Amino acid sequence: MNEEILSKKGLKITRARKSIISILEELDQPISAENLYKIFKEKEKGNLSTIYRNLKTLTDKDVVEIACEVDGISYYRLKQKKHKHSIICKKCGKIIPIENCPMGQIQSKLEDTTGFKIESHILEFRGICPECQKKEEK
Amino acid sequence: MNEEILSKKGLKITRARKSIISILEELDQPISAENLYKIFKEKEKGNLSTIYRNLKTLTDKDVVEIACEVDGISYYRLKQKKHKHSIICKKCGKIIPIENCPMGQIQSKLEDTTGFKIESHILEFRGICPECQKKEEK
DNA sequence: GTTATTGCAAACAATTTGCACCCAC
DNA sequence: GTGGGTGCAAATTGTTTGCAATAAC
Repeated sequence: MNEEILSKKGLKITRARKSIISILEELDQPISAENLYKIFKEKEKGNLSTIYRNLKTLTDKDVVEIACEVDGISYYRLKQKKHKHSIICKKCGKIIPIENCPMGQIQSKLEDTTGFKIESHILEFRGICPECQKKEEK
Repeated sequence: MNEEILSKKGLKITRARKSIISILEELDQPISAENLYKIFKEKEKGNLSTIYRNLKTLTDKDVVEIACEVDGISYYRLKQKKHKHSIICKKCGKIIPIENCPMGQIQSKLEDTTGFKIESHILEFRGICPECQKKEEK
Protein backbone atom coordinates (compact mmCIF):
# COMPACT_ATOMS: atom_id res chain seq x y z
CA MET A 1 0.00 0.00 0.00
CA ASN A 2 1.22 3.47 -0.63
CA GLU A 3 0.60 4.43 3.00
CA GLU A 4 3.55 2.24 3.88
CA ILE A 5 5.73 3.99 1.34
CA LEU A 6 4.95 7.29 3.01
CA SER A 7 5.43 6.28 6.62
CA LYS A 8 8.61 4.41 5.76
CA LYS A 9 9.98 7.72 4.49
CA GLY A 10 8.81 9.63 7.55
CA LEU A 11 6.16 11.54 5.63
CA LYS A 12 2.71 12.20 6.93
CA ILE A 13 -0.09 10.36 5.24
CA THR A 14 -2.34 12.88 3.58
CA ARG A 15 -5.10 12.60 1.03
CA ALA A 16 -3.01 14.46 -1.52
CA ARG A 17 0.02 12.20 -1.19
CA LYS A 18 -1.93 8.98 -1.27
CA SER A 19 -3.73 10.17 -4.35
CA ILE A 20 -0.60 11.31 -6.14
CA ILE A 21 1.14 8.01 -5.56
CA SER A 22 -1.81 5.94 -6.65
CA ILE A 23 -2.22 7.99 -9.81
CA LEU A 24 1.45 7.47 -10.65
CA GLU A 25 1.13 3.79 -9.86
CA GLU A 26 -1.84 3.26 -12.11
CA LEU A 27 -0.33 5.34 -14.86
CA ASP A 28 3.05 3.68 -15.10
CA GLN A 29 4.38 6.33 -17.45
CA PRO A 30 5.86 9.78 -16.98
CA ILE A 31 3.41 12.61 -16.49
CA SER A 32 3.68 16.36 -16.03
CA ALA A 33 2.62 18.07 -12.82
CA GLU A 34 -0.15 19.84 -14.68
CA ASN A 35 -1.64 16.67 -16.14
CA LEU A 36 -1.28 14.86 -12.88
CA TYR A 37 -3.25 17.69 -11.33
CA LYS A 38 -6.05 17.25 -13.86
CA ILE A 39 -6.45 13.61 -12.91
CA PHE A 40 -6.09 14.50 -9.25
CA LYS A 41 -8.90 17.04 -9.35
CA GLU A 42 -11.36 14.47 -10.66
CA LYS A 43 -11.11 12.64 -7.37
CA GLU A 44 -9.93 15.09 -4.76
CA LYS A 45 -9.99 18.76 -4.18
CA GLY A 46 -6.67 20.42 -3.81
CA ASN A 47 -4.30 22.97 -5.14
CA LEU A 48 -1.75 22.78 -7.91
CA SER A 49 0.96 23.98 -5.58
CA THR A 50 0.26 21.00 -3.35
CA ILE A 51 1.01 18.81 -6.32
CA TYR A 52 4.26 20.59 -7.02
CA ARG A 53 5.26 20.59 -3.39
CA ASN A 54 4.57 16.91 -2.99
CA LEU A 55 6.28 15.93 -6.18
CA LYS A 56 9.31 17.79 -4.86
CA THR A 57 9.10 16.13 -1.45
CA LEU A 58 8.60 12.70 -2.96
CA THR A 59 11.47 13.25 -5.37
CA ASP A 60 13.75 14.23 -2.49
CA LYS A 61 12.72 11.06 -0.70
CA ASP A 62 13.40 8.94 -3.76
CA VAL A 63 9.82 7.83 -4.10
CA VAL A 64 9.38 9.72 -7.35
CA GLU A 65 11.86 10.80 -9.99
CA ILE A 66 11.93 13.21 -12.88
CA ALA A 67 11.91 10.94 -15.90
CA CYS A 68 12.69 13.69 -18.38
CA GLU A 69 12.25 17.34 -19.19
CA VAL A 70 10.75 18.24 -22.54
CA ASP A 71 10.05 21.76 -23.73
CA GLY A 72 10.53 23.12 -20.25
CA ILE A 73 8.12 20.68 -18.64
CA SER A 74 9.20 18.05 -16.13
CA TYR A 75 7.73 14.56 -16.31
CA TYR A 76 7.51 12.53 -13.14
CA ARG A 77 7.13 8.84 -12.42
CA LEU A 78 7.48 6.49 -9.50
CA LYS A 79 11.08 5.56 -8.93
CA GLN A 80 11.20 1.85 -9.33
CA LYS A 81 13.84 -0.71 -8.57
CA LYS A 82 14.24 -1.47 -12.22
CA HIS A 83 14.00 1.93 -13.81
CA LYS A 84 12.54 2.47 -17.21
CA HIS A 85 13.03 4.60 -20.27
CA SER A 86 10.55 5.93 -22.74
CA ILE A 87 9.91 6.70 -26.33
CA ILE A 88 8.06 9.92 -26.99
CA CYS A 89 6.08 10.35 -30.20
CA LYS A 90 6.86 13.67 -31.87
CA LYS A 91 3.41 13.84 -33.44
CA CYS A 92 0.90 12.84 -30.80
CA GLY A 93 3.03 13.20 -27.68
CA LYS A 94 2.33 9.68 -26.59
CA ILE A 95 4.92 8.37 -24.14
CA ILE A 96 5.47 4.63 -24.04
CA PRO A 97 7.80 2.83 -21.66
CA ILE A 98 10.65 0.57 -22.69
CA GLU A 99 11.20 -2.54 -20.65
CA ASN A 100 14.73 -3.35 -19.57
CA CYS A 101 17.34 -0.67 -19.38
CA PRO A 102 20.15 -1.35 -21.81
CA MET A 103 22.69 0.89 -20.12
CA GLY A 104 24.28 -1.38 -17.54
CA GLN A 105 27.58 -2.27 -19.17
CA ILE A 106 27.83 1.00 -21.02
CA GLN A 107 27.64 2.86 -17.73
CA SER A 108 30.34 0.91 -15.95
CA LYS A 109 32.65 1.20 -18.94
CA LEU A 110 32.11 4.91 -18.81
CA GLU A 111 33.00 5.10 -15.14
CA ASP A 112 36.34 3.54 -15.98
CA THR A 113 37.16 5.92 -18.79
CA THR A 114 35.96 9.16 -17.22
CA GLY A 115 36.57 8.67 -13.52
CA PHE A 116 33.04 9.87 -12.82
CA LYS A 117 30.96 8.09 -10.25
CA ILE A 118 27.77 7.79 -12.25
CA GLU A 119 24.63 8.00 -10.17
CA SER A 120 21.94 8.08 -12.81
CA HIS A 121 21.27 8.50 -16.44
CA ILE A 122 18.54 9.82 -18.62
CA LEU A 123 17.73 8.04 -21.82
CA GLU A 124 14.80 9.04 -23.95
CA PHE A 125 13.98 8.29 -27.53
CA ARG A 126 11.92 10.46 -29.81
CA GLY A 127 10.32 9.26 -32.94
CA ILE A 128 7.02 8.61 -34.57
CA CYS A 129 4.70 5.94 -33.29
CA PRO A 130 3.14 3.34 -35.57
CA GLU A 131 -0.28 5.05 -35.60
CA CYS A 132 1.13 8.44 -36.55
CA GLN A 133 3.26 6.83 -39.24
CA LYS A 134 0.07 5.45 -40.80
CA LYS A 135 -1.57 8.86 -40.70
CA GLU A 136 1.42 10.36 -42.48
CA GLU A 137 1.17 7.90 -45.32
CA LYS A 138 -2.26 9.16 -46.30
CA MET B 1 33.22 28.91 -42.21
CA ASN B 2 30.10 29.55 -40.28
CA GLU B 3 28.96 32.13 -42.82
CA GLU B 4 28.42 29.27 -45.22
CA ILE B 5 26.35 27.41 -42.69
CA LEU B 6 24.05 30.40 -42.40
CA SER B 7 23.63 31.20 -46.09
CA LYS B 8 23.12 27.54 -46.89
CA LYS B 9 20.14 27.63 -44.54
CA GLY B 10 18.76 30.83 -46.03
CA LEU B 11 19.59 32.88 -42.95
CA LYS B 12 21.05 36.33 -43.05
CA ILE B 13 24.61 36.66 -41.88
CA THR B 14 24.62 38.85 -38.80
CA ARG B 15 27.18 39.58 -36.15
CA ALA B 16 25.11 37.83 -33.52
CA ARG B 17 24.69 34.62 -35.49
CA LYS B 18 28.31 34.38 -36.53
CA SER B 19 29.34 34.91 -32.96
CA ILE B 20 26.90 32.35 -31.52
CA ILE B 21 28.03 29.69 -33.93
CA SER B 22 31.70 30.30 -33.34
CA ILE B 23 31.23 30.21 -29.59
CA LEU B 24 29.44 26.89 -29.87
CA GLU B 25 32.13 25.62 -32.20
CA GLU B 26 34.96 26.51 -29.91
CA LEU B 27 33.18 25.21 -26.87
CA ASP B 28 32.23 21.80 -28.17
CA GLN B 29 30.00 21.12 -25.18
CA PRO B 30 26.43 21.98 -24.26
CA ILE B 31 25.83 25.43 -22.87
CA SER B 32 22.81 27.32 -21.56
CA ALA B 33 21.50 30.42 -23.29
CA GLU B 34 22.47 32.50 -20.28
CA ASN B 35 26.08 31.30 -20.19
CA LEU B 36 26.38 31.61 -23.92
CA TYR B 37 25.25 35.18 -23.51
CA LYS B 38 27.97 35.87 -20.96
CA ILE B 39 30.65 34.75 -23.42
CA PHE B 40 28.90 36.58 -26.22
CA LYS B 41 28.90 39.88 -24.36
CA GLU B 42 32.66 39.80 -23.93
CA LYS B 43 33.06 40.18 -27.67
CA GLU B 44 29.91 41.76 -29.00
CA LYS B 45 27.16 43.93 -27.78
CA GLY B 46 23.71 42.49 -28.00
CA ASN B 47 20.65 41.44 -26.14
CA LEU B 48 19.79 38.21 -24.39
CA SER B 49 16.61 37.90 -26.39
CA THR B 50 18.68 37.92 -29.55
CA ILE B 51 20.51 34.91 -28.20
CA TYR B 52 17.27 33.12 -27.43
CA ARG B 53 15.76 34.07 -30.75
CA ASN B 54 18.76 32.89 -32.69
CA LEU B 55 19.12 29.68 -30.76
CA LYS B 56 15.50 28.99 -31.65
CA THR B 57 16.03 29.85 -35.31
CA LEU B 58 19.20 27.79 -35.52
CA THR B 59 17.51 24.88 -33.79
CA ASP B 60 14.64 25.02 -36.27
CA LYS B 61 17.17 24.98 -39.09
CA ASP B 62 19.01 22.01 -37.59
CA VAL B 63 22.23 23.93 -37.07
CA VAL B 64 21.89 23.72 -33.31
CA GLU B 65 20.16 21.24 -31.05
CA ILE B 66 19.05 21.10 -27.45
CA ALA B 67 21.43 18.60 -25.91
CA CYS B 68 19.50 18.29 -22.67
CA GLU B 69 17.30 20.10 -20.21
CA VAL B 70 18.35 20.13 -16.59
CA ASP B 71 16.49 21.87 -13.79
CA GLY B 72 14.44 23.87 -16.24
CA ILE B 73 17.40 25.08 -18.25
CA SER B 74 18.05 24.08 -21.85
CA TYR B 75 21.58 23.32 -23.00
CA TYR B 76 22.44 23.90 -26.62
CA ARG B 77 25.18 22.63 -28.89
CA LEU B 78 25.97 22.51 -32.56
CA LYS B 79 24.20 19.66 -34.24
CA GLN B 80 26.99 17.54 -35.52
CA LYS B 81 27.13 14.65 -37.87
CA LYS B 82 28.34 12.40 -35.12
CA HIS B 83 26.32 13.53 -32.15
CA LYS B 84 27.58 13.34 -28.63
CA HIS B 85 26.39 12.70 -25.13
CA SER B 86 27.49 14.16 -21.84
CA ILE B 87 28.08 13.48 -18.21
CA ILE B 88 26.94 16.19 -15.85
CA CYS B 89 28.50 16.51 -12.41
CA LYS B 90 25.85 16.84 -9.73
CA LYS B 91 28.16 18.85 -7.49
CA CYS B 92 29.93 21.38 -9.67
CA GLY B 93 27.71 21.30 -12.75
CA LYS B 94 30.60 20.54 -15.05
CA ILE B 95 29.50 19.00 -18.33
CA ILE B 96 31.93 16.77 -20.13
CA PRO B 97 31.32 15.16 -23.49
CA ILE B 98 31.43 11.44 -24.19
CA GLU B 99 33.02 10.38 -27.43
CA ASN B 100 31.21 7.81 -29.53
CA CYS B 101 27.51 7.26 -29.12
CA PRO B 102 26.82 3.76 -27.87
CA MET B 103 23.18 3.67 -28.94
CA GLY B 104 23.35 2.47 -32.53
CA GLN B 105 22.34 -1.18 -32.19
CA ILE B 106 20.11 -0.53 -29.23
CA GLN B 107 18.12 1.94 -31.26
CA SER B 108 17.54 -0.31 -34.23
CA LYS B 109 16.56 -3.19 -31.99
CA LEU B 110 14.04 -0.88 -30.38
CA GLU B 111 12.54 0.11 -33.71
CA ASP B 112 11.85 -3.56 -34.37
CA THR B 113 10.17 -4.20 -31.04
CA THR B 114 8.11 -1.02 -30.78
CA GLY B 115 7.27 -0.13 -34.36
CA PHE B 116 8.37 3.44 -33.71
CA LYS B 117 10.44 5.24 -36.28
CA ILE B 118 13.08 6.65 -33.96
CA GLU B 119 14.39 10.03 -35.01
CA SER B 120 16.59 10.93 -32.10
CA HIS B 121 17.50 10.11 -28.59
CA ILE B 122 18.66 11.88 -25.52
CA LEU B 123 21.20 10.23 -23.30
CA GLU B 124 22.72 12.02 -20.36
CA PHE B 125 24.58 10.70 -17.39
CA ARG B 126 24.71 12.35 -13.99
CA GLY B 127 27.27 11.62 -11.41
CA ILE B 128 30.16 13.08 -9.54
CA CYS B 129 33.33 14.08 -11.27
CA PRO B 130 36.75 13.00 -10.02
CA GLU B 131 37.56 16.41 -8.51
CA CYS B 132 34.32 16.60 -6.55
CA GLN B 133 34.80 13.03 -5.36
CA LYS B 134 38.13 14.13 -3.86
CA LYS B 135 36.51 17.09 -2.16
CA GLU B 136 33.88 14.79 -0.64
CA GLU B 137 36.53 12.56 0.90
CA LYS B 138 37.82 15.40 3.03
C1' DG C 1 -0.51 20.58 21.39
C1' DT C 2 3.04 20.54 18.11
C1' DT C 3 4.63 20.23 13.60
C1' DA C 4 4.08 19.22 9.01
C1' DT C 5 0.88 20.13 5.21
C1' DT C 6 -2.26 22.88 2.60
C1' DG C 7 -4.60 26.93 0.03
C1' DC C 8 -4.08 31.12 -1.93
C1' DA C 9 -1.82 34.76 -3.93
C1' DA C 10 2.27 36.72 -4.98
C1' DA C 11 7.07 35.95 -6.52
C1' DC C 12 10.42 33.78 -9.59
C1' DA C 13 13.22 32.42 -13.42
C1' DA C 14 13.72 30.91 -18.07
C1' DT C 15 11.99 31.93 -22.22
C1' DT C 16 8.94 34.34 -25.63
C1' DT C 17 6.79 38.20 -27.89
C1' DG C 18 5.15 42.99 -29.71
C1' DC C 19 6.72 46.83 -31.71
C1' DA C 20 9.74 50.38 -33.42
C1' DC C 21 14.13 50.83 -35.33
C1' DC C 22 18.09 49.04 -38.06
C1' DC C 23 20.94 46.42 -41.11
C1' DA C 24 21.87 42.71 -44.68
C1' DC C 25 20.85 41.88 -49.20
C1' DG D 1 14.01 49.82 -50.64
C1' DT D 2 12.30 45.62 -48.42
C1' DG D 3 12.09 42.06 -45.24
C1' DG D 4 14.32 39.83 -41.90
C1' DG D 5 17.06 40.85 -37.50
C1' DT D 6 17.59 43.39 -33.22
C1' DG D 7 16.82 46.04 -28.67
C1' DC D 8 13.95 46.92 -25.15
C1' DA D 9 10.32 46.19 -22.15
C1' DA D 10 6.44 43.72 -21.16
C1' DA D 11 4.12 39.21 -21.21
C1' DT D 12 3.99 34.28 -20.60
C1' DT D 13 4.68 29.86 -18.46
C1' DG D 14 6.26 26.29 -15.40
C1' DT D 15 7.47 26.24 -10.84
C1' DT D 16 8.42 28.02 -6.05
C1' DT D 17 7.46 30.47 -1.81
C1' DG D 18 5.46 33.25 2.35
C1' DC D 19 2.01 33.14 5.44
C1' DA D 20 -2.14 32.07 7.80
C1' DA D 21 -5.38 28.30 8.39
C1' DT D 22 -5.75 23.23 8.90
C1' DA D 23 -4.94 18.44 9.47
C1' DA D 24 -1.82 14.53 10.98
C1' DC D 25 0.29 12.49 14.84
